[in-house]
Amino acid sequence: MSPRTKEQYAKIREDRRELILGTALELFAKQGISHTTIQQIAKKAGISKGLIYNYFTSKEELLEEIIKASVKHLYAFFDPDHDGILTTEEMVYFIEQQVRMLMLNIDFWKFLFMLLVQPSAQELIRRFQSEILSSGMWRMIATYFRTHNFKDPELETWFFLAMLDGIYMNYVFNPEKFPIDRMKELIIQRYCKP
Amino acid sequence: MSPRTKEQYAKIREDRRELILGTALELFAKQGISHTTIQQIAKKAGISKGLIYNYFTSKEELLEEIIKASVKHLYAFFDPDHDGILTTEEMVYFIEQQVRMLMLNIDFWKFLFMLLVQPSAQELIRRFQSEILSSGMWRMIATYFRTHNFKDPELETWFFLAMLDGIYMNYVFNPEKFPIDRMKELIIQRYCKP
Amino acid sequence: MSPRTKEQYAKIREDRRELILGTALELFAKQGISHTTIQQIAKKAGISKGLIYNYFTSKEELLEEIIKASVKHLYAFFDPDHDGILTTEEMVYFIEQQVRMLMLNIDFWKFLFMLLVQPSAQELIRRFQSEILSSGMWRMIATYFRTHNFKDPELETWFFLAMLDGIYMNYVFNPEKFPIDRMKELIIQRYCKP
Amino acid sequence: MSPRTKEQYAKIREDRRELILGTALELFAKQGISHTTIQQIAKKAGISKGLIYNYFTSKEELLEEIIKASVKHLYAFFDPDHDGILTTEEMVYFIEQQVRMLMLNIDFWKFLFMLLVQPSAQELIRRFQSEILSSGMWRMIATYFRTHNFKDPELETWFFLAMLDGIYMNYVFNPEKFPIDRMKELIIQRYCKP
DNA sequence: CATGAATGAGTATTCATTCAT
DNA sequence: CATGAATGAATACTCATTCAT
Repeated sequence: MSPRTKEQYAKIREDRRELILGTALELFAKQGISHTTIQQIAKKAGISKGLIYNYFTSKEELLEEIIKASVKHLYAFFDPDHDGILTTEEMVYFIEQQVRMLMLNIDFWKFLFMLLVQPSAQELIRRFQSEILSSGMWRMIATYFRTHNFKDPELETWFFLAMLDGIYMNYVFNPEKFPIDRMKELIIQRYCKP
Repeated sequence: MSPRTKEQYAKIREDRRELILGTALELFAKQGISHTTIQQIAKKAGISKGLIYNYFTSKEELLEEIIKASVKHLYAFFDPDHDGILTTEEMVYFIEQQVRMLMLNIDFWKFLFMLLVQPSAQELIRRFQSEILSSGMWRMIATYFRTHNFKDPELETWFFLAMLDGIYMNYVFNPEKFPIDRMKELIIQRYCKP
Repeated sequence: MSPRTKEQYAKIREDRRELILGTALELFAKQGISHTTIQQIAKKAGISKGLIYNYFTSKEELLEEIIKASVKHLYAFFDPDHDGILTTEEMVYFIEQQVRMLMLNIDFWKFLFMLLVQPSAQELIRRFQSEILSSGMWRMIATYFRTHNFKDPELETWFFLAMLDGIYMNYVFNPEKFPIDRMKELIIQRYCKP
Repeated sequence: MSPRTKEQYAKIREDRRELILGTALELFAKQGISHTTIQQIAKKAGISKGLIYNYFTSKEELLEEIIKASVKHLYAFFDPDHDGILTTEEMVYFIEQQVRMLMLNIDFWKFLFMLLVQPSAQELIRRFQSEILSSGMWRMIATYFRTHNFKDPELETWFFLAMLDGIYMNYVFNPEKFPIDRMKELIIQRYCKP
């Protein structure tokens, strides 16, 4: 008879929020952002249309929140606890970790590529891009190449990251055919055992 | 003011068709496919909405025709007239040519990436992908690697093409910052002057 | 912490009821009736949405109850305790009282004008209008004019009340500029000191 | 077979525009602004929902255009071609004209009162109010009272206009009972034959 | 051939109201 | 008594497509 406690409500809200974000990500990745309707998200999540608006003010905001969550997710992928300087072993681990996460999060990566290509989200992307990727990851890789005597470390970093993008993209949009495991070995071979 | 000949009419039709295709490609690349309306295409092309339906039965068909034209275009990029076997010099030329065409056709490449990511166009893509890329280009590159004694030519081909994708993508969506010219030199260095 | 008595409960209910009615009136006046949501009323009153439905079965009923309370309020404004016949002095007092109440209850009057204009509330209005205005006030004023030898007392009454409406309206929707005090003097001058 | 001429299209557009504006005004006046749906306007006008958006970008804009047209309309009511100075005769004519237009345009006036009361339109109102009413009409009336030796011409103007508002309002919302004709005579008597 | 007015199915969004706790 | 999550009907608005001229 008495109302739920604040904690119970908070739990419900958090759970629902996660559910909606997850369902939306999945459908966005599978069908494209503008081809996914709020209705579909609601149906797939087993809730009503209206409820989504109880958690997000608009489809736009829902998208932004997915991006935010994605960036967080992405951030958690690399440089968890060390100083930003990669040893050779750590580089190996980094690459293996990247590929592992790639394989586990195909939807997520599909979504990220989609976003990159979505002109309407370009601005958002750019914001996060410079904030996250450019700073942490970029610097880390560049330092690795510098300390490992690559000829032009900065250019090598551009190359390395672009190459990774290409491989991710090929895998994500052609997962059955693309030889991701052998590719991983090739990359490790080439960058960690010169 | 004599009535036009059949040939003149055909020419007019063909010109209009090209105009519509080109305008649509441009807008698709700039704004995304589903964010571009028939209205906008018509306005930018300086014609009426109705006329577009005189040339294409639907937006869907318009899209398909752009894809077909794009594939043709893509096809024209490489190996125009030789036997499908690349010498080292030809590989250099190939790479330079690719980059040149990339820089001249940013809209076109943006559109291609968009398409790749657009789930609704996925099957179209797949059809052309296996038809074109797999056959001509793939084989040509693979042969190059085989004849130049790369360790695992097939894997190297996957790598090479994925890497190119990544570089194209990075350039197309970040053309001011991405060092495309130095990147070209790096690739030539690495693949043609081992 | 002994359980509350029935009277205490009744008091609480009555207070809550007043709170809701007052808050709703305020918001209705400020934002318009259909632009005010139950949510907003609840928030401003510091209670939950659901609770409002514990006191009123619908927004519609809430509105009706506000109208009823308003009419009561309106009723209390004039002729508190005398016989319905106005002396000149009482007329002065009546006018002064009216203006005083107007200035103290801008929200209330705004709401009344809103209601008058709201077609959905029209029938409610009409009911109360004939019930209240027509009877008590109308007759009182008409009698005043008759006993003070105005030429056409009935027409004068219509005029007088319409004029008051106009002045109220102008003041309520333009309170900074409208010279309500001087207007009051003018009216008194004109109707009580001929 | 050939398309319509520019003029034909312009005519169609103008006609449709008028039709939509008129229908909307009528329904707004009858049902209230927020209780009138685009659907209803379309149905009553005998056209489709979508067409309305071919002429107005939003319900909001439709409302604004009605207001603009209304203000124009209102403007045309008084002082068409003279110098802004009213003789007694002209004042009589002005009052008669006002009442005549009032009776012919009940919907229009209902709509104006609605607007006055609609908080969301307040800003728009204020803009036009100072622009039109304050300038032309206000000055004209004030001058009349000054030149006819009324004691406090400015206050008298406020009074006169507020009184007119009240009378209009009473007539518009109670047209069967309110004695508008006799009221007109009373006003003329009082202000033109002192 | 060409035009743009017109349609209507589809989508995002709002909000009164219900109900489990 | 009280809470706020949940529902769904209602509504504004978009846009591919049709068609009379």
